[in-house]
Amino acid sequence: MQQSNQSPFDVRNRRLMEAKSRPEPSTSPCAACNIRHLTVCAALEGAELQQLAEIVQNVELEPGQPLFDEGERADFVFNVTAGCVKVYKLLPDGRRQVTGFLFAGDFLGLANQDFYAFSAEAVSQAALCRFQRSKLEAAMERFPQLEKRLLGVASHELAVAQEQMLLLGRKTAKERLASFLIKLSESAERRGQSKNPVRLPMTRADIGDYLGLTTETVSRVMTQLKGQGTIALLPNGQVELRDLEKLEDLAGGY
Amino acid sequence: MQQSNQSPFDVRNRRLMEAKSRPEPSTSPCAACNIRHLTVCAALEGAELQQLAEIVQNVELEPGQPLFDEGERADFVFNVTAGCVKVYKLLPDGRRQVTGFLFAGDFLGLANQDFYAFSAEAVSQAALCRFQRSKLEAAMERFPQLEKRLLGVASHELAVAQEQMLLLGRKTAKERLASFLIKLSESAERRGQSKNPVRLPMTRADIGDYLGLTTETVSRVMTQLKGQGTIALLPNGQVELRDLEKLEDLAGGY
DNA sequence: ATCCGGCATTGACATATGTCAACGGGCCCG
DNA sequence: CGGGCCCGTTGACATATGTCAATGCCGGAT
Repeated sequence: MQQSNQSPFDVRNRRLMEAKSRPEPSTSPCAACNIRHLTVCAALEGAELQQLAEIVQNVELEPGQPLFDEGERADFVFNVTAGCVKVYKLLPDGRRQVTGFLFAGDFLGLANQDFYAFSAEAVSQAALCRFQRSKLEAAMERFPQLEKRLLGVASHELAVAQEQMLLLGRKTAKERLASFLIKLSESAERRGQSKNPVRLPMTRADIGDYLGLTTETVSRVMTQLKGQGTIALLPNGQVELRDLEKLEDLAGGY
Repeated sequence: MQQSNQSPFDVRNRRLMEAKSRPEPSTSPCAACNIRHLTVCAALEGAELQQLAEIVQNVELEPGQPLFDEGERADFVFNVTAGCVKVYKLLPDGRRQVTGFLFAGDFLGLANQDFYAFSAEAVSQAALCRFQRSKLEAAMERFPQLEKRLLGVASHELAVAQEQMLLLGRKTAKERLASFLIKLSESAERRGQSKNPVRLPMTRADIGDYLGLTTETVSRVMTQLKGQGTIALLPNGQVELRDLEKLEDLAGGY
């Protein structure tokens, strides 16, 4: 049901293995980037892209591998180019709140403080572009378009976060699941992936931690939705949205 | 217990009365603004402030008076200069999630879409500086510092929002109240107001809608905290934090 | 001073969701 | 081919919080 390429090392040994990273070949890979239109890099072109390519590094992660932890020095920012990454915060006793799932095109690492305010970890195999914050800030000086675009990204994330607060504070478990499935489906479509049987690369526990529920409740609501014919559970973590109208109704107009 | 200056008109007649607004006198009021250091305007000085002053208008609100509603054209952005404003989202059936309380110095109205993603309404008597979005954007072109500052504001708000998601998704009612009281107290201190008996200008219903609880639960937890000597409820909506350590403990290290 | 209305508090009860525990299935590894 | 592990599902039960309703309090208006 989950992704089958489990990483070969115990994910608890978080710091044993460094994320692979290597400089990009200098033939402006950014210009060739086929998801650039989805990202903040869409703000640039031509020679600017060349300059960007010079400060970017590629990072690849296995499922479960951490990218950084809350409280670390925020020296880098990232762009997800493939796969799925989750960001989350922890309480001292281990309770977890996943604040977002990121996919190809999503920007990661905005922080005005010196330290990350959350942790990030790969859900599936994932690839990211990594920029040294200081260099990106220098690039922003040269290319105001880049800064403008980042402000747009931040504003958008803020709106998304408010939506999620509404979900967490006021929606029932069923409504949360419905909202989640719809948003995931729309997000997949934007990236050119299958919108209707939609794939859930994350575990029930991840979904629960994202929706403020337990894995048991997620599971129960899924079977409930299945029982009433609203969705169907397919192999490989795929979910068919059989009654989209019903789902949208449940989601509460969002 | 609540603020005593109830506005003389029925707040349901939301659109009957326009918010008072008038141009500022041209003697650069921004230069004289005594809370500028708290705001995004701190990014500017001298002649720049003069230019800013030329595009600003003053808005004053009575308690309960709306500033704008979700879905309206987002033609303006604001800076709160006095009082308290709440921003919130509604579900079709009326369930409400307050996504923030804003005080003097707080910026309001970031939106990359053309429409506000939330509603805003005065909690207490409040005053705000209003900027036409188009003019502010023009000003950002001239003063990159302004844009940089806005990006900082947005990043900070994002971190705050993630914190709130953790609260809404994973904290108990008691922990939520504790977190709320501490954050409010710290916020008051930053504005130079009383940090320890801290004043709550908003109703229990507002607090509940902010914390994802009902007013009854807020009330019950308050008396519970009072019963164990952690806080004391004073007249006029003031709350004394008698055992800050205990509160911080409850809040979960945040 | 009195009345009124909104807000806060409290109580009794309902319920959605969490907790604890068992079980099953798929997949990898030996 | 078998064992173990992770993940998902399901069940029985516990409980935090919500719901509904009554009462009380305070401030402002008459």
